[in-house]
Amino acid sequence: MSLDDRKLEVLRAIVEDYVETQEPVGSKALVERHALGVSPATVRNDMAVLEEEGYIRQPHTSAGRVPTDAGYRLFVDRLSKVKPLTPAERRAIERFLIGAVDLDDVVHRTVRLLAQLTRQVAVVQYPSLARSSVRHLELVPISTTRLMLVMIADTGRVEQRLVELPGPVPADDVTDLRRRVNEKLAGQRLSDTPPLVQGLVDECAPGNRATMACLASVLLETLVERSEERLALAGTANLTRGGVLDFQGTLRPVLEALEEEVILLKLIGDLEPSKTRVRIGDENKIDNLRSASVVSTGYGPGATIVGGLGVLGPTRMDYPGTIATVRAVARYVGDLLAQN
Amino acid sequence: MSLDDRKLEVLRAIVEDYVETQEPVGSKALVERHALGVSPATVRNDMAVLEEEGYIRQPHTSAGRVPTDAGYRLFVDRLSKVKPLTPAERRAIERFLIGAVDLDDVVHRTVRLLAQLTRQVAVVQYPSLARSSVRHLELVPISTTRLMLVMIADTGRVEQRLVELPGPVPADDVTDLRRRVNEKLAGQRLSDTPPLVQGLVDECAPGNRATMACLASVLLETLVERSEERLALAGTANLTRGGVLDFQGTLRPVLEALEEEVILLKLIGDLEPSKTRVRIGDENKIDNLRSASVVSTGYGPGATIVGGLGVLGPTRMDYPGTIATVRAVARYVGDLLAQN
DNA sequence: GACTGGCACTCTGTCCGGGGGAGTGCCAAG
DNA sequence: CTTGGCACTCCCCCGGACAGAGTGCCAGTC
Repeated sequence: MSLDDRKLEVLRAIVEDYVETQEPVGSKALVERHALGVSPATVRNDMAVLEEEGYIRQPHTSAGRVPTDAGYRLFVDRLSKVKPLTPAERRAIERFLIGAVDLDDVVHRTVRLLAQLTRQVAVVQYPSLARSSVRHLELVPISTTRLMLVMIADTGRVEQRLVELPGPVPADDVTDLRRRVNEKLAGQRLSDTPPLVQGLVDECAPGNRATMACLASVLLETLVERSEERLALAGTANLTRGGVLDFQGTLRPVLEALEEEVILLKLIGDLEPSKTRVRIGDENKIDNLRSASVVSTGYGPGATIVGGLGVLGPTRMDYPGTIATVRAVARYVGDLLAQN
Repeated sequence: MSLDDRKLEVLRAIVEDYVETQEPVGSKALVERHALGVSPATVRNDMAVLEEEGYIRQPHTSAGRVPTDAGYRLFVDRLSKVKPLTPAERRAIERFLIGAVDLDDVVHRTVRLLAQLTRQVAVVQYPSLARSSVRHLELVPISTTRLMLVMIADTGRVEQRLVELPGPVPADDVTDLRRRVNEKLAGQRLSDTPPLVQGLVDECAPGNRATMACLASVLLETLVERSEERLALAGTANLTRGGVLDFQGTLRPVLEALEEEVILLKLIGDLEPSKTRVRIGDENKIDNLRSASVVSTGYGPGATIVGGLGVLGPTRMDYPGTIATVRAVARYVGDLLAQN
């Protein structure tokens, strides 16, 4: 059975009212607030159908209706228009992001901004190493048998590792190593480096072969294998808005999920270009987050995508507004990265 | 009026029982559990005195007693012995910290470990720049008019800043700048650098004077003025243990406070050597944290201190155990840093 | 003088039953 | 297909009663 326009309109009205009031909405209140042009009785019939189809449900007999996950999904896909941001919000974004001094600063400002604008929990992934290129590799002697390896990526990320050398290496050799490593790797995408690193060892003068091998193994580990993703999180206090009503009584499972980087990455890390993804309730496939929704998108300079960002809130959230804000922030951050 | 030994013993028993059961403790239950050698009636008299003195209070008439902040304070100062860690805990600490690949990794592992062992919220401050020395400064050309400045500190911290140059600078000049900057600053404590940086500009060849001035201003900003402290946080989900009972009903204010880096720094950043500090309830001087206690201490290689760490939980916490754990973790982290 | 047993009192938490209210489902009529 | 009417269901709130826990006080004992 398909739903005619009025039933969809009723569903939209239910979602909008419920998001606003946080209370099950009944037929009478609905016609009063929305000028649907029909009587409560008619709306009741429509509601019965919507419930039959699984878009809304009653917490108990003789209560109003509440949208189900499927109801929100339909609302997001077909019934909502993206709200344009207010000029004030645009200004807020610009002001907030101007003046960031380095990548850490950009990420932290972004995540706080996002949390503040959406009044939800915000997550920002640092630019992924897997999607970055090597800008420069630096070797800093710490002692005669120890080097610090610093990799600077074009996305602004900087990774450091301590390298234990098999034996003392004179300063000149370090200079040589530095030159060779940079000649070979600078400008390369990190994902392309492993064979090049191997080449470095093969081409190396026998005297420094052992040192280079050592360096190479750390390089590989840093660049590829252990290319750990980093995250910033903000706005957890926003989970307490709406009292104990959202998240069925306890924040526990939600807070626990937010502590797991792996989970967060799964939530915001799909990174389809210029797509904003909305996951509602069970769609997250994570038990702890059954009553949470996630709005996420990728960001990056220009059209490329280097990382993800998003927000998490109760399924009962203002989707149009949140989607608009997440998109706008992602675009601004992308522009900011493009400048560097 | 001074308190005799038995009254102190009663106070200790009240604190211990309340921490364990989370319920106001009455005179009858107390004598049953603690073999005080006197009758409930006697204990009641002692309790009346303790209440008079402000160490315990009644939530309402005809309820049991609950320790006040002052009661916990007395308990911590005079009535509790530090609990030695179990061998299992020691092993857990070692296993957890072994294999950290860089400073970020050390800090993150530490904060998670601390949260897990104490079952509270854990905070770890990155080694403070103000207490670090410059190990190496690196200048990486990004374009002809842009440099990336990377500072590596002896504590393992790495800071990066983009420097916009007044005009194009050839590669040889960059090499020269790099050498001069390192000769002057490497090995210096960050707090001692400002006059040296000024000297750098004065001594510079006129041709590169403008470039150096530019670099100098970024250096100063990075090294001193904006020497931002960084933090890691974990275990917020632990706030929900004990249900809604701790934190008088809402986590809101606590979560809000935890979002403010400034507040967190104030909480864990006192850094007296080898002292573990306990702040109970109002002693935090932060309204949002009236019902929270903080146990914190400094850490660093050897006897020096480079940063703070600690945990935050309900005033009703296991002080002896928490203090022991915080101390032990700080010591292990210090040892780990000393190795690098 | 300190401790103890006994007793009356107070207050909380909980359970129970009833009334008001909101909202529904159904039906018959337009 | 829509509408007004009506009976029904279920939640929420309120007040009262009750059991339980714990106290404060007092008089008696060592």
